[in-house]
Amino acid sequence: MESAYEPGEVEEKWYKYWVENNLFKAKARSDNDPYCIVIPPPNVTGNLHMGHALNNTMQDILCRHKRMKGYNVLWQPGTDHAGIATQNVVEKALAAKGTDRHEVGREKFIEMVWEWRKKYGGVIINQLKRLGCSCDWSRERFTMDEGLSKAVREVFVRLYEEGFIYRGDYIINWCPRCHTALADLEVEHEEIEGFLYHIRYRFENRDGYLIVATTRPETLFGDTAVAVNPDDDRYTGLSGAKVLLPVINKAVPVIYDKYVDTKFGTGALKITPAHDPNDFEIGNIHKLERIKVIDENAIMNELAGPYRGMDRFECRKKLIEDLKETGLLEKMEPYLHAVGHCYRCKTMIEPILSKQWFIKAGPLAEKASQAVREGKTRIFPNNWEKVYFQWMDNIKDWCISRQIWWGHRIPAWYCKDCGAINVAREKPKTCSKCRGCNLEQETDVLDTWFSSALWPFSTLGWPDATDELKTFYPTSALVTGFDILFFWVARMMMMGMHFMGDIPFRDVYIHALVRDAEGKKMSKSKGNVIDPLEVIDRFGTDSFRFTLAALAAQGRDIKLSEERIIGYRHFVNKIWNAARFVLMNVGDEGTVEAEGYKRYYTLPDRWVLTRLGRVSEGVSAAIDEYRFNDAAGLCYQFVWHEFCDWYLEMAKQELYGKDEDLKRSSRVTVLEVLRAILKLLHPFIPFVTEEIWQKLPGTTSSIMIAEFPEASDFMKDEDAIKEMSLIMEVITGIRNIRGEMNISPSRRVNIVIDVADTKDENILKNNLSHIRTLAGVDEISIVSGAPKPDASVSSMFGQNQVHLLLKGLIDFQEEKKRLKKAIKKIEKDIGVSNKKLGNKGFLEKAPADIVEEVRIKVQNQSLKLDKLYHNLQFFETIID
RNA sequence: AGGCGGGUAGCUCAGUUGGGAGAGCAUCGGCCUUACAAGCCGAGGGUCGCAGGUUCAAGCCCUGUUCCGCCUACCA
Repeated sequence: MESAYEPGEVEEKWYKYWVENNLFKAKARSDNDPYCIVIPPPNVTGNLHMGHALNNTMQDILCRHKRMKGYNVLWQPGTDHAGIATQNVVEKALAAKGTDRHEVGREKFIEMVWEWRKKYGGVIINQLKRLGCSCDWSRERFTMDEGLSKAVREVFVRLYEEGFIYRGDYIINWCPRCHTALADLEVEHEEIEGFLYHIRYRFENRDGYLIVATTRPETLFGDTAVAVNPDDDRYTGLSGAKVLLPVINKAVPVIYDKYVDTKFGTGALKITPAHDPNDFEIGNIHKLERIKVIDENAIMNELAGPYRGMDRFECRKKLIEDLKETGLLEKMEPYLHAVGHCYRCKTMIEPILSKQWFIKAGPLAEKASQAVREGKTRIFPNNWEKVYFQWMDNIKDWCISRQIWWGHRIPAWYCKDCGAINVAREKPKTCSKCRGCNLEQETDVLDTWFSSALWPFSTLGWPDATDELKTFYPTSALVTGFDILFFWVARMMMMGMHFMGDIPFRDVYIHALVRDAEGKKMSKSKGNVIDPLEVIDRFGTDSFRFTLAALAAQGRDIKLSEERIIGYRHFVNKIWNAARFVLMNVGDEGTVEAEGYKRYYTLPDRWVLTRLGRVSEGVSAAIDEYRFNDAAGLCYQFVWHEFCDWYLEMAKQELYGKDEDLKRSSRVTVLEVLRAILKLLHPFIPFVTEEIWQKLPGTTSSIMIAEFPEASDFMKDEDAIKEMSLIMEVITGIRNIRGEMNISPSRRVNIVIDVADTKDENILKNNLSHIRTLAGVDEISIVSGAPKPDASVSSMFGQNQVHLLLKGLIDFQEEKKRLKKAIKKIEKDIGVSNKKLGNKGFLEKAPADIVEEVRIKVQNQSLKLDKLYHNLQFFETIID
């Protein structure tokens, strides 16, 4: 083995091995308990970013862990057709060739998108493989697959027949660049510095004018009323009055409506039902005409008079100039307000009147909400449940039609003869109303999220009754980012409850965002993006994955930096070297029992095995509760600071020793522990663990299918924990003194141990050689109650004392300083405790065991203090 | 406007039902001790955002306050 771990080839080799040996494959039927995660399908257009890396690392940890625990695991992979995003990509390619989709035609265009998908759609899948993801690739799905499309049509038809889907004219969010309607969720609000324009609307048949305040003067051509509050003293007696719209001088009525806020602006509100959602509502109440003045390209139409053909912003600018000239602009004040932008292309949204398809979401949300309230689905961390409820309880209807070409075309056919709408799973031959044959399919496609809402059951074969559905639905866990809690999780809950009659997943784990080292969101424009693939190339997948896991504290964003990754690469390398050491020392050893040798358990053996049991338990518990950082931290601490720092160092005694029986036994234990460590770590760092695993004697198959360590696999010896800590304490005590006294590590010292009782004495006597080796000690004598030796420096451990004989080696002044420091600390401690014990309230109200604990502590501390004072006095007399 | 999350060591963060504040990294000192200098041994470092309150006891519970971040919302 090399002295440093090199990830490159190793990763490729083992990934191939796992796939070739079908280790990722799930069984449609099995006696083993099922465990299933559906991947949040990445966009086909996507490239692996940090969010994906974190998200999928977590899923892989869960899946590998459960697989090793014996579950029949299905990690269902696939990609999303990402309507708008994908269409944009192909349109861009067309634009580069000087043409566009309209020139190409719908059919040909869709063909081109499929071709693009075939060519580039696999990119992100391959990137997931580099991350080590153990998805069952034989089951990969795509939202535009025939099967999933069938599910989409089935759902649409049923929702329509049940009255959940309707079509109608409403104000929707229109993206003039993407040329499509968007759902409310797909609009991002951004604070913009604009103006509040105060504009004079002259009265038609009398003098004077009303002043309206608006941020969007260009819509005034579509005004069909001006509303004021009936309680507003300024505007009494205007019933039946009309005002003239500026420039075009069209007369519109003044109406009274309580909706108008008297304190805002001038208290007079222009009403544009075709371009504002609130105005639309008011317009409905007052039966106002809806006049569109901005077209689908955000260009002013013929109703905008002289501004016809201008872009909406250009029109605003020109109009304001003109109003200034004609004296109709009262004033304009700077005004900060939230303006909607398209979440795909960031273009400013135009609220526009349009005929679209909607889902009545209320009743569906109710069931979805209930499922979480009843605890059928649990959301981790559970504060997200509140967010979920808040959304679900205030849900609005969902606009599902999109005016693009790439997507699931709505299965509705309009009869050109009678105008009837025919909604059907397949194209009907005749109109259901008039029997005519002149049918034309709806040109709109469905919102991409419509099909992803079905993902947990459509990927398992629904609407057919498959074994997969029976085995894996409801799925076990969903791992995702909070940014798509509403977009995706909420909608899967709604669809799952409605169509499967059951929750889509038992647990939802919501993870945080990966940010840069300063805590800033990574973005291309800021240039602070860390590319996961670059990280993998430079540091290896394992280091990267372990970093993500170690930093993934629930509810907190991850601040990722190269430094951290390097730190965990050191850890991977540490494991590598520990394994190297073990392999150098165990040879081809099998098991002792098989060869008829006796197994011995030294104190370090008993200790490390007991600790291993506890750690194994802790790791599984942490993974089950999605505390990835705790799980990683436990492994890190145990492997590095217990196994490497203490256990291996102590095991060298047997491994390097001459006693063949002890040596063989020790080899077995060392191997046993190493194997368990590799298994514990495998879900986090799959590649290096497999690489080492395959080098271990006796390995016959992949670590992927080895059994995950459990507490019951190892001895539970509480005495070993206590005994070992005594030994560790004395060694640390000696090292401490050496460090503070600046005694070179190569310089051996002699010590005297003053023991308090025979129990400790026996433990020490049995482990003298460890003290010698690990603390750099030569001669040891054990006494009881003897005076402190000359020229010695002392340290306490438990009730015992160790004296280092340092004649001619130490600086007395230094030692006095050290002692005084120790005394100060212990006196402070005793002070606090005594204050408690002197407090009547504490003695009376605190639990008895707590009080007793403090009493014992004071006793022990006082004893130590005495000894420290004694030692200090000793030095003072020597110096004097 | 409402809601949520967070302020703990220089940095990043743990801190499970209230019972003497921890880790990793960084810093400093000493070591090439035959797995590992991507290493080993040791050390320093905190008024737990601020102010009150409850309690025998508060990083933890309550109230107020301030700063940062995020989400939701139709105030033109």
